[in-house]
Amino acid sequence: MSSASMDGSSSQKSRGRRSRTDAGGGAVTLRDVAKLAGVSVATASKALNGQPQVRAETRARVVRAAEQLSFSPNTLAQGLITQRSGTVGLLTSDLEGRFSMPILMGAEDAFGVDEISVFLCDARGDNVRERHHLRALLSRRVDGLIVVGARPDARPSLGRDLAVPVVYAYSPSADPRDLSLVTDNVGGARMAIDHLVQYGRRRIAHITGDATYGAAQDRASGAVDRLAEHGLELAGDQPWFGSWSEAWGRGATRMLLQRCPDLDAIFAGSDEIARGVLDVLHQEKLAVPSQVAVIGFDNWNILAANARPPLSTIDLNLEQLGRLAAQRLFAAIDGDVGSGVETVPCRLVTRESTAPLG
Amino acid sequence: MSSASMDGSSSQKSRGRRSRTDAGGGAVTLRDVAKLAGVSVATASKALNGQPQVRAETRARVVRAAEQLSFSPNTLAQGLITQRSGTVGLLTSDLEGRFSMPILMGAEDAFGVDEISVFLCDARGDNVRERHHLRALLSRRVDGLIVVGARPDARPSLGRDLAVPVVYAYSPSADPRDLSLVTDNVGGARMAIDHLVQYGRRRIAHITGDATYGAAQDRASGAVDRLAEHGLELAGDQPWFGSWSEAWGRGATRMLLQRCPDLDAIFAGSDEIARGVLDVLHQEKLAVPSQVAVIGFDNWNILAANARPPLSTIDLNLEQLGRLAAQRLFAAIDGDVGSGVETVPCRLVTRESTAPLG
DNA sequence: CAGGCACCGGAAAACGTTTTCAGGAATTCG
DNA sequence: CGAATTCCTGAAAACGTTTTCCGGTGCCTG
Repeated sequence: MSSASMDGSSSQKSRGRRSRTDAGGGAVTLRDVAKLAGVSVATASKALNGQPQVRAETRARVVRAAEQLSFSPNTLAQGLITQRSGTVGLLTSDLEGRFSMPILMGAEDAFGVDEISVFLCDARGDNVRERHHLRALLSRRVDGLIVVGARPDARPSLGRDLAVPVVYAYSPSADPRDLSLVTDNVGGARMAIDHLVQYGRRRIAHITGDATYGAAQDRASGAVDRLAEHGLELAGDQPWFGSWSEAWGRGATRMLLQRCPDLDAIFAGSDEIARGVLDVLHQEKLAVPSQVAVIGFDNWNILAANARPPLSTIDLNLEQLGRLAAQRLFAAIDGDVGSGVETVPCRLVTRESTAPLG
Repeated sequence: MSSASMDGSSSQKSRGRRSRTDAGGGAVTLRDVAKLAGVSVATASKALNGQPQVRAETRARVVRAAEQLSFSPNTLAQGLITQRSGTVGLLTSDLEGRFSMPILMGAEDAFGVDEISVFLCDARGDNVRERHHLRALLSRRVDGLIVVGARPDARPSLGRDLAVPVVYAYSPSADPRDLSLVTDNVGGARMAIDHLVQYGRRRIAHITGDATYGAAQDRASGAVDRLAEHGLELAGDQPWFGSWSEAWGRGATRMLLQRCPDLDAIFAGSDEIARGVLDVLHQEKLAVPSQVAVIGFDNWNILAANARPPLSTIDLNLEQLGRLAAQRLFAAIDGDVGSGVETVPCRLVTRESTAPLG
């Protein structure tokens, strides 16, 4: 071997040829494998890819050579000719990673590890950064894109002329011709209400976050509607909108206890708010759940599981959403592009902050 | 799932030539640009890459053609010949993304968006999954790797024969010849103590997490040592190890209040623990910070900023750690490989749970 | 024994770039 | 005016694969 080019002496970049038994996925190429196995590159390729037109004995020889050199095929070259990079881009605007991470994990599950790798790009809510990332990803010839928003409201479409399929997760695209996957906030709220009603609660209040969030509206209307179907009304007359914070949870609870001291359950629009609610209930010596039941939303584990008592809540099934996004993306890559908004159901997580009355 | 896929009629692979004004980073290649500009591929390449050997007028023509076709160079092909993929792998085992996300963001900052893209892989603490991801990343010819651990204790090295440089972040590698970047737990603890002492506190207790964590040990010993330098001792005689949970924070605080009712500050080993501490202090009607000051560790925003009162804490500077990791990786890629463990200083975040005594 | 067939392996083109090298035109100099 | 120099452009090789096609065996069949 080594013959090839002894130019190494001069060049400043000492990319010298590796020794024969090069460990690690170094610069060993299919040619090296072929040479060691005593076959041509073409045959080596076919042998390793399980093509039928190669004798078993030959194949074995090639495979042995490959692992002896710990050959690892150059995915870039493969992608160049197959026109598939085997990568997808996950474009998020979610600072905390609260939503992206579970979705990423779901997606990783759905794509096999050795099939697809994921580029993660955080646009940080900045539009120009998003365009930059988009350019970069397209330039890398990703096979598809998953766009994860920071909040469950519609976001501008990336556009319809994009050369690769796109799936929007969590934040739907404003363009209904795109395919979007979102959590079922209405359904989740109904679950929460059903749970409380089933436990004998009748005077249920709802404290939730910023009214400009679609999620807040959906959860509130889901709650109101479902209560109505049970022949009930919201304690405190209306949903209390505010902000997604513990502080608001505390403030709203104090106010609420003034207005209707006889309530027996509070449905909080998020786990953060629920923490604030719990805090004030303790302060006011109201026992949870025996006097007042509390249920949250999101199943943000660090908040919900560590609450006192541990918080019943509605899980968003984000990981499943990620898996689904990946599956839909796969389908789209294979030519089966969908459109519209698809909804992923929530899941009730029962802990100790809710219990049957009496 | 509408129309679209009904192309099945004819060829299954409809890779036809695009129309001239193809928008989106489609299949438009440098050849197309060259043709439109009336030059050769070679010249087009040089023109776009700012090579000096091309006339200004020609360059302009090429550039115009390129943007007219919205040409976007195929990074795979580029990587194939330059031997640089322009990608790095971020290999994490950190489920929640509590540590990975800030580090990822720091790394993204340090790499320019259009220079380097990041593959994010979550091994979920599973060793074989990690090997798989590693294989895949090497196969994709990443230019480097950042390995992010889930806890700040040494982890097994990926090995020294890896063909690409590796930087370990948060969890150091067990092999001292690797380069690792970690947070300064000892220094952070000293900061916390200094802060409390400066505010006139003298009877300071320390409640912290799992004793098997290096972080717990480091923070504890940092606290003890620094107190000693101030001529003080830990209230409650020793650091109280337990678990990284609110529940332990609550339990330990109750116990501590029994043993030394006169303490005037609690240094918690994490923000979670601090939340538990605050909870019990309220319950016992001890005013924070006037009677007892509380300081946490981690600056986990959702916990610290929303506490009542907002929690002073020690920030881990994870984003900076990520930036630094990226810089070190760059250096290593350029041949300047380092080794050993480098420490990133913490930062004191003052909120309302600490204040001068009296 | 000639022709057909199944089987196996190799040569070569292709993917989309970058880079080296050579050559033509225009300019300058002696 | 011829030669040397500078400037620009293009042809071709290279990167590491996959895939198509073709040719050479050896074997069976007529």
